[in-house]
Amino acid sequence: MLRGSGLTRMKSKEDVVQEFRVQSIQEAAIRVISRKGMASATMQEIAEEAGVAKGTIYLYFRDREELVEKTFETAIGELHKRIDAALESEGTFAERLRAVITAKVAFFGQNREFFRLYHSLRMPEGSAAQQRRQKRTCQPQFRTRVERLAVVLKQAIEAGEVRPLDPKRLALFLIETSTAIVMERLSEDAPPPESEDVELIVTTLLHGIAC
Amino acid sequence: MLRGSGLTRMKSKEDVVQEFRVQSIQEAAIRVISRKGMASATMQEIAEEAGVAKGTIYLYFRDREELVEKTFETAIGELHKRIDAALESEGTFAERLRAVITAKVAFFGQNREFFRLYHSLRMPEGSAAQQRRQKRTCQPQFRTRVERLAVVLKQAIEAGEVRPLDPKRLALFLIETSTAIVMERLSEDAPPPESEDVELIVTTLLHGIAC
DNA sequence: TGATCGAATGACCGTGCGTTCAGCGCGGTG
DNA sequence: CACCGCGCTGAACGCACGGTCATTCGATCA
Repeated sequence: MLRGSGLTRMKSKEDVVQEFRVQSIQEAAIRVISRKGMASATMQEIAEEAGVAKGTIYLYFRDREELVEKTFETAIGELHKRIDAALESEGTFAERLRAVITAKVAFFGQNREFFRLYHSLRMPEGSAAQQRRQKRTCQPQFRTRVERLAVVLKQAIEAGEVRPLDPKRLALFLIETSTAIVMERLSEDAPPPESEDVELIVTTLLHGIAC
Repeated sequence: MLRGSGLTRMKSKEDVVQEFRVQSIQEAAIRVISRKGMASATMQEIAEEAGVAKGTIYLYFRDREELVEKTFETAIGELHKRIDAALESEGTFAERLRAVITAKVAFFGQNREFFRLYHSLRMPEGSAAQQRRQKRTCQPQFRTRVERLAVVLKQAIEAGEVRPLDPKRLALFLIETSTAIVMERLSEDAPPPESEDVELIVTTLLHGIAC
């Protein structure tokens, strides 16, 4: 993501400033979007939140669309890193599934307001062209995750740990199911402890798919 | 929903015209919102779609917000009627669960474009006040549905058909899970046959919660 | 220290929206 | 037939937004 240290070219002062600005603006954007929602977050308010003038944003992002896109990419990337880590941890399939779901519940819990917008990301509104554009940026990460889980599931099926079902569809099912509960938690004023919901999800799903 | 026939007061001509207008405008709103998304659906286009002038809409709805709210209320109401019907049908718990999920998958499939916005309903964006307002209109219907399912689940638990878990949370889990898959289907270009997904959901869930 | 530069600014512009309201035409009435 | 009332119209309005660019001014360098 950072510029290559490949050949000499140490990070100049300008680069540092530039990186700092980009980051501040993105962080401001996340805060404002969390407060106001995607559609009502204005460039003016994001600028104020970042402590710069509106025009300054346009020095670092082509237009509003690019700012929003890049910002979400950054934020979602972190979630996916954690899920991947959990998915590739040691242990039986059951243990790994529990790790993934625990990670997911925890991460969403830490970024409540922001992730209330998760679905508007995955199911964008707006013109057809806009939809396709947004889909291109979000879907690949998501699909990758589904496919990794599918691989793990296939192994588990071959090992006799899981009933023989279509691994890809099953992976989707598991991910969507946990996402749904996690989203529901975000809209509850006082959700039950994370561990309780994790337990409900994990045990139900394991019973549901186990041999 | 219609005015009471309680005491005489037959439907006057004006009432008929009024109802017709309200309905046309709402139907137009659904079509335009389906095409353009919630934020990009303009009053102008809704008016054109309904075959009336923009000003006419304001004779029947206070403002844009009221139009959107009432429209969604109408549309979601239909879905809930069908789910209730399935929930109260005859048969074992397993049969009723299958009926509910079949109904849900089918109904979403019939209104694909519109229900892509389902989540922006349940998790509204915009100012905090707007969020609370929208929540008040949508949540009750939803909560009612969860509670009805919880009752059925409780019976099934007492009958020994289902493992002893918190019925309310379990109801939420089942509903959210099926919603998630249904939503996923909406974003797929070529989803598998409805029956396949229904089968996956039903069997997995039943295995997951059965004694 | 004065010259130079370019990052940052914010007043400004065009656009497109929701909302209004003065007036139009048409069906009913005397 | 002349009149009236009312549902409907759509041009016009005000506003808030995204995006621009002439101007400012602190850092840098000879």
